[in-house]
Amino acid sequence: MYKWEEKDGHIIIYNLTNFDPFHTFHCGQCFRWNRLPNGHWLGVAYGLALDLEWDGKNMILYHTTPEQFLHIWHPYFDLGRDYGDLKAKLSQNDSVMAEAIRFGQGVRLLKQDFNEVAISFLISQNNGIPRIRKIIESLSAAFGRPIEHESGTCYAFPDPKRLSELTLEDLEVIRAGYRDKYIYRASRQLYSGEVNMDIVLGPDKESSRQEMLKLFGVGEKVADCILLFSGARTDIFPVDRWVKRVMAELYLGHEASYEELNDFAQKHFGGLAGFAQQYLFYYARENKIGM
DNA sequence: CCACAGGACGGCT
DNA sequence: AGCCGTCCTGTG
Repeated sequence: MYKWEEKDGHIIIYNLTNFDPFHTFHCGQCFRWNRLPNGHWLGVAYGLALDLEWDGKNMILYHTTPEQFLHIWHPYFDLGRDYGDLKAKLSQNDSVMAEAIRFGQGVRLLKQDFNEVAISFLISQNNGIPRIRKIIESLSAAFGRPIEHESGTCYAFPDPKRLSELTLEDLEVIRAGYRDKYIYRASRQLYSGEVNMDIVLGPDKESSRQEMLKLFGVGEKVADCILLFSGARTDIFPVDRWVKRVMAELYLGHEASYEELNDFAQKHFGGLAGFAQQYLFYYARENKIGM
């Protein structure tokens, strides 16, 4: 599908299609990528900091080894998936989706760390993106492992053990508001293994969701975000205000409940519902659909 | 000063 | 099962 090589300590992926970091980092799935003054992107994931350059055709991952690329970044950027095929299937007999895909052609579904996604989306509730990013950054800076990088010190997202040791008092510095109690309890639940990952990753969607709902502070919407953005499932359709609006305006013609939208998505998009959600979110938010 | 933001909890009916 | 007041904090 594409060729890659290691060169001077960097990894270069040539002629990568169906990718654009701006699209991928702005479709609501991640919070820890920033644009650098030189146009590169700096992100933190899986305890690593990554300097990424995109020239519209090739992707350069600076200071990365082939091992790291194959074990972490290849799955992270979902490079093994045929997005051309997936787009064709979603676009068939659906002019709305075809347009959304044309607009966000570079969206990819990132495979992110389960615990990080769980805590991050728990924080996201009733909050805007800038504040979500701020809180996650504070949490990492205060309790995560420092990662030295030429553009400054980055901080890894704290691991489950570290999170489970934090007191409510410790958490005050991140200014999460009432969500600190959710972080406190959910972290302990995650570290203790209360969430059965065999069920989460199992074949039955409803069982996966029920398993996520065990976490204190996690409701229907956040449960779906965690399942989709950790790569546990792709047949999930999280509905936030943007998706709600774009569905009402371009598909249904009326405001619909979470359940109705999920039923529609399952029938209409099937196992690709998660990708459909990402294209629709990006399309709706960038074009301010419904505002 | 008030409304509301990429929701969820807990108590009520 | 469904409704609704309440929850921290920042921004407009």
